[in-house]
Amino acid sequence: MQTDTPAVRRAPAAVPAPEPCAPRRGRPRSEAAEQAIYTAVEALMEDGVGLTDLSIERIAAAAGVGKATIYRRWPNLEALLVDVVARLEAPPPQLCGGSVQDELVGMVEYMRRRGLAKRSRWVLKSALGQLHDWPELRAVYQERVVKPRRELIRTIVRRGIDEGVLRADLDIELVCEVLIGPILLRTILWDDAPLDDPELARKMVDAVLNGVGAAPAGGQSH
Amino acid sequence: MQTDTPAVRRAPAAVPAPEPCAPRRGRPRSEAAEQAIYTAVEALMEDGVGLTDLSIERIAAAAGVGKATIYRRWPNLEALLVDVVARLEAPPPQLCGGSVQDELVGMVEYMRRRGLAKRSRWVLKSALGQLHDWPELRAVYQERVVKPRRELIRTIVRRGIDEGVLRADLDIELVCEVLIGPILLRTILWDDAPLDDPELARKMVDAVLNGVGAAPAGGQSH
DNA sequence: AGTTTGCGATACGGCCCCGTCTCGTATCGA
DNA sequence: TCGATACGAGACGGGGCCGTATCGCAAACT
Repeated sequence: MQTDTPAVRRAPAAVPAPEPCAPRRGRPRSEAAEQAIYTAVEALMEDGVGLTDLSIERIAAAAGVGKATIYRRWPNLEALLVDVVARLEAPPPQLCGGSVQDELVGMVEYMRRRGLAKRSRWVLKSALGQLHDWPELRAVYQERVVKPRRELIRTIVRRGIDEGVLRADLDIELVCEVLIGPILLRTILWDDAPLDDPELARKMVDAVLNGVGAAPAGGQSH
Repeated sequence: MQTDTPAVRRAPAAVPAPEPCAPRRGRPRSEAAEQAIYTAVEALMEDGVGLTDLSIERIAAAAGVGKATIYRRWPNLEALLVDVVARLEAPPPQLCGGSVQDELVGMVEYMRRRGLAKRSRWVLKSALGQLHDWPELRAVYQERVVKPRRELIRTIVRRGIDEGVLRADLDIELVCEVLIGPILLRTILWDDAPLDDPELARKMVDAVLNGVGAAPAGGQSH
């Protein structure tokens, strides 16, 4: 009721929220319940339940929580799912130091590991599917996940071009796509593609840097 | 018409289907009704109705058709939508002759055009997007559309390796992903990436074949 | 002719879900 | 201690859709 900015609000992280206007008089909300709800949604998805098949009642049952406990926090299913997706994508892809090639391998390796985490893999795929006509979800996802990641890799690529490690005659966007496309393909689009080879990132970056074309003479292409 | 092999059957194209076993004795099925159903679904989607929000009753109403007329042709909503989506998909990539490199460019160019069409045709875009969180639908789509396409590119790549045009030391799957990943990224995952450059396919294949790394460097990798 | 099947329409029982509300209980601030 | 608010559980009316089964009529075949 009242205050408690209902739902689609704050990022789940940070924000200790001093609540200046609302001392909240009665029993405080259970952090455990909130956690159980998030966990239940993730568990359901992990079990192969599609976003479409989720419902408030089903989530409440899975979480061992009353429906009212959910409605107290979110106005409807969509708002809840927005928060769920946002939460999943929180971890920062940060990596630093080393050669450009190492940074690229690190980036791809990060994507691989995330893909291996079945939970986030499944949700990622689902969320991406819904992005096309679920504006709110799409906005959150693009803003919190896609944009930073694209910016990060663009930074690495720019450095690579500056240092002469990467070809300067190609469009920078194209280079980014060529580098990141294969691993995204494997983690998001193709369910059955294996991700367990720990050398995968290195191999991919190698293939893309050196090219998949056979060297006309001995060692290298151009 | 023909037998009512109920639904998930034939590809919508071709197949005059002589129907050897069933002369169909009574009134034949109305081709017009079938067309009205397809048209109604597309119209609904064009109006922004999500795949998820479609229902037999809604489609029947929009098509001006009885529910039974739909159930006579498809066993359930899912089967109907599978046919709708399959109908929307562009004709098979189909390309032949020429060098391996040309074939690869042709393949990527096909994907590019398809991406352009997808954007202009709201329906296809929306359908494909939402497909990804409807497991059953997704499976059929994979089987009918994605798998043949993957097989096609695998064939080209195998030929490239045989002819010595492509590196033989890489996993064939990896080569496929590196080749097709970038264009898929642009067409499916990044809605805002430009697709209008007619040279895009050539550039992409060039980048992947020759590598994005600046020439020699220390012979890293293996 | 008579038979058989398809047609649009609509009624039916059943299921699942929504969002609200009410229980009895638990846990906070004052 | 008391009032306020939270909790799990679930009842409740309402709604949408499913898939089947009828209507009465239309259009083909034998």
